[in-house]
Amino acid sequence: MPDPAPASPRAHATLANVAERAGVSLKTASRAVNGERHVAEETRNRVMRAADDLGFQLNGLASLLKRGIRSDFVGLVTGDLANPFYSQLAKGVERELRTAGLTLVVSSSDESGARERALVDELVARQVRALLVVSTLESNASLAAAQQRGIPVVFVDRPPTDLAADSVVLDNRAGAAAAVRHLQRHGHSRIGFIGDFDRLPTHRQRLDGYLDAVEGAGGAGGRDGTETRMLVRENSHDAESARRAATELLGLEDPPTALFTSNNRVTIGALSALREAGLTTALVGFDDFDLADVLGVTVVAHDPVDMGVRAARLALDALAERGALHGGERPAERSGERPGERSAEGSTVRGGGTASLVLPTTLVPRGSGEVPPGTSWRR
Amino acid sequence: MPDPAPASPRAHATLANVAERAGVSLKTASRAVNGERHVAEETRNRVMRAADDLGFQLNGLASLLKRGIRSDFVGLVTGDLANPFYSQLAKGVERELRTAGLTLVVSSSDESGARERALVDELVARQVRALLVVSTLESNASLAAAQQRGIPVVFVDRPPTDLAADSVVLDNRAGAAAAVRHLQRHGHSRIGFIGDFDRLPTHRQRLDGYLDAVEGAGGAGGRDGTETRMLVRENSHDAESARRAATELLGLEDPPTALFTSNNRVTIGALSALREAGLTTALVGFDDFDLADVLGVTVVAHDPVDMGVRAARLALDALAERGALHGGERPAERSGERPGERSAEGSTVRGGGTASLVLPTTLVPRGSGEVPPGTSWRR
DNA sequence: CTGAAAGCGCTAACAC
DNA sequence: GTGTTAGCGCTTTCAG
Repeated sequence: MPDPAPASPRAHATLANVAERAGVSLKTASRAVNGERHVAEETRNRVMRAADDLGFQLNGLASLLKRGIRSDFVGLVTGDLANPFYSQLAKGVERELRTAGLTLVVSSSDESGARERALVDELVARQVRALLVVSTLESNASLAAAQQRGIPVVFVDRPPTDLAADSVVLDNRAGAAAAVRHLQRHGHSRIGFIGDFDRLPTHRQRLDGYLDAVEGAGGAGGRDGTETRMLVRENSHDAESARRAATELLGLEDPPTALFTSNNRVTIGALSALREAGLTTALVGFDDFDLADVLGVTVVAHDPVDMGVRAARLALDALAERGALHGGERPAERSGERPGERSAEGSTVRGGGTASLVLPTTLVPRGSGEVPPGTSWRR
Repeated sequence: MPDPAPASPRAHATLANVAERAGVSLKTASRAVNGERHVAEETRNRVMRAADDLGFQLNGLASLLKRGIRSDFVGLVTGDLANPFYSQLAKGVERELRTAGLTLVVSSSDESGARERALVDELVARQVRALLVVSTLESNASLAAAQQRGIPVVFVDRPPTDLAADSVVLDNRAGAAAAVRHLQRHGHSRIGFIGDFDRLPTHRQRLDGYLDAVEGAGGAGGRDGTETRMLVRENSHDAESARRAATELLGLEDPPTALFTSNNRVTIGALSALREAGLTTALVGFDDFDLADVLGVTVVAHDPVDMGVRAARLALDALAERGALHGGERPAERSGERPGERSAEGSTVRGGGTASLVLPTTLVPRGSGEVPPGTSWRR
């Protein structure tokens, strides 16, 4: 350490400081630090040393600002990261975004509309390039505003209500109906339904699928039938409340011989109730989950990671369309999936400039859904 | 463009544009848009309308730059978001960060050292304020660099190797030993161990705990005993390879009468193997998991969400210490947990300016760990 | 290969 | 209440 003072520990060093210390111009320092060419090896070393001495760190904000880039972040708002469905979704989104050099920012709304609104506003203020949302809102004012500000918005898992925006959702109705028909095929006619918040579109669609199947079988007096109503329980958002709902159903005078549980947490709650009651009532659940195979639980499966990938791709497409993708962001390849096309799985419908992807589900028989009434499926 | 034209759809409108359109100065427009006081109601409305017309969106980057703030993001690098342990961790981190007005950026290293390094570098370039890492690296050069750049680094779940940094880890050794002793107390002396990658410190510590207990019981020739070695399987990072390892152990001439599985995925794999083999070998797993209660699986439990909260708090503390926390970022309250203190759970050791939190685990008996050799724990 | 000047979009001081 | 003047830290012309 000859002349140059040890280093200023506090104050954030700027490129100007580095340049001065290295005895070069600002621009040269910039070139060196950014690894550009046309810098003499020796000069570069001198600059780098100065940078290290000062604990210099390039201010990416200033850099982006100057280059006219707003940010490289994409926001994802989900209900609760601890729910495997959401975390798998996040994984898929992250993976796909990264191929385009973008970075994922996550936040949980805890299924609160107010929180969701706040998060969206905050993300917009933070300059996210696109927004992926598992929306819990009936009205999407904040999102509409974001859209108007030129930020692509993609609805995941739940469709937009009063907004024209890209979306990726499951074929909930068909999946649920398939599950119920499967049970019917195995001799069940009194099938209980346990579902999430009744305001959620996914829930409503799954309930509709359930009703489709029940009605189709001429069962229980149709959609308004009191008998059917008796077997339907809604608003179980966590395993615990689902457990209670299941216990209630199983305790009826004339209990259902089978259960259709409308999502992963509900399924877990119902399994817990069955165990407590010492019952082995037939069961099919929506969403696959860890240990479903070990337990032998039949489910309506789908791939949340893939869903995330597709949602992210939609956002990237939208960004590409408005020419908002910079370097390293695969521009060509992107044009593969175009309006009106039909991908290997699911169908894309593009209308008014927005794409709606509907992903199919698969029924995976594992035992719990293939037993006739009064039979045990546990090993 | 004479009078207010419809609105320029493309070009990103700047505050200057808005000001011009509203016929006010730049500063006034700024004040209006930012909701500051001292702006006439009428003026404000005029500005807001102009902003809406132009689809104006405040450039947060420029705003931050001007205010001398580098960003409001904190990075979290984990192995795989789809692993419930990591996603619960992320949930805790996000929750705590939000109390300080900071936003979480997540990224998955897929347990690859190279990827981790790249992610860290990228996050640093993106100006994150702090970095939380579940590091898969033996050497932490990138992280050291980040630290030197003034970015607080917190190691989560796995301690730093050659770096002085804050950390939050579990008491793996004690937890594992407790699990094994629990099995011993119920009559088991041949206890199998199935673990993750042998390079992971968590794995090594859990193995050490296992060996502590086995040795303590004078069992199997100690740490180097061939008999013990026979019952130890390492490098099962996913459920599938754990299933294979378990199958192998159970197929030994003289199979173990109990299994200690060293993390959630391993436990799931082992359960799968047990089911396939039609066995009900006693078992205790490290990490709690959904359905463990339904299945009656005894586990060494801990709270990943809490771990995330604590890790985030450590980062916030570090930020506060260097006076790097702005408005809305609870400065006072923060000073509660100080060096050398002992919190309700776990102990904090502060040395050389870094804090090391070691969180305790709890053994939760649910049946699978409380049966003597040769007995079934399944209902 | 290197440098001087200009300015990205915004906000903080101070005027008025 | 409102406007004017600087300048955050960096990169980009365009000269040397």
